[in-house]
Amino acid sequence: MDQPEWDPYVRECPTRQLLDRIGDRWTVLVIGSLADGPRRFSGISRSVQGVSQKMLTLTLRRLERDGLVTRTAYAEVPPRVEYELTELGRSLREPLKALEMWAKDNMATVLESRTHHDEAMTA
Amino acid sequence: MDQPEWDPYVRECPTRQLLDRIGDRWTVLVIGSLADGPRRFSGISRSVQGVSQKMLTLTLRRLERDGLVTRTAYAEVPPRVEYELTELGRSLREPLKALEMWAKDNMATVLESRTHHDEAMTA
DNA sequence: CTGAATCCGTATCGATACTG
DNA sequence: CAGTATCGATACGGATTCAG
Repeated sequence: MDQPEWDPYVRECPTRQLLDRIGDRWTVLVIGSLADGPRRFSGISRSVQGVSQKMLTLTLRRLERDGLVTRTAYAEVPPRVEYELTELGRSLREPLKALEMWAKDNMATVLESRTHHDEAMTA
Repeated sequence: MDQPEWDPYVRECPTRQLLDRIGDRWTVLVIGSLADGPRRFSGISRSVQGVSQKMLTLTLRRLERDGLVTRTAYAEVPPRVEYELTELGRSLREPLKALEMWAKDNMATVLESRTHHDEAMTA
């Protein structure tokens, strides 16, 4: 149980990489897309609008490497590949969902703040 | 109260920008650094190890524009500037803290997963 | 369908030097 | 102390093309 004392406030702490990963443009959305169960590549692609094949592949590979997602390829024609959250991946759902909720709940306020701020600058 | 139906899964939804902002390298740490109360520029700088002046300034400006942080400059010599979370900013503390906790709790597992994955690749 | 590989513009970020 | 300004590397990410 004894874990090293990870501290993202320290320079080269690996947790920073982890925060970075979580924070990239697509990770949050992809994990959200897998939240309700396994999904195929094309399904995720449709769900996360605007993601390119390249970035989706890359994101999934990283998630796989980090043990958050499993990849299962079925030997069929045409190919079918399913991605699924691991237990670890599922444990990330809740904090990420909270973030998504916060973004939704406060988007209007933030937008308003930006407008005011920009007007004050111009004036 | 009726808010538009923000949906980060849709292409040009502003919530994506918000998630991007939250997800950048420094935002999470800076907000964490301000979680316990107001702090000066240099204080934040020391707390968030490795952040450059440029990036700290940029991050604070963005947070200010988004209404998450207030900036108060005192007309003294030498100058003193304090940053403080707004109510909105404070509402972000909890979800971000959860994320930070997750990163700490699972860093070891992720590191292990990476090692296994990379070994499997080499083999 | 599920990718891998390539090209390439751009945004990001760090380092450095300078200012009030 | 608290910034601003500038330069340069490089990582990110989009579009396109090709393949199993």
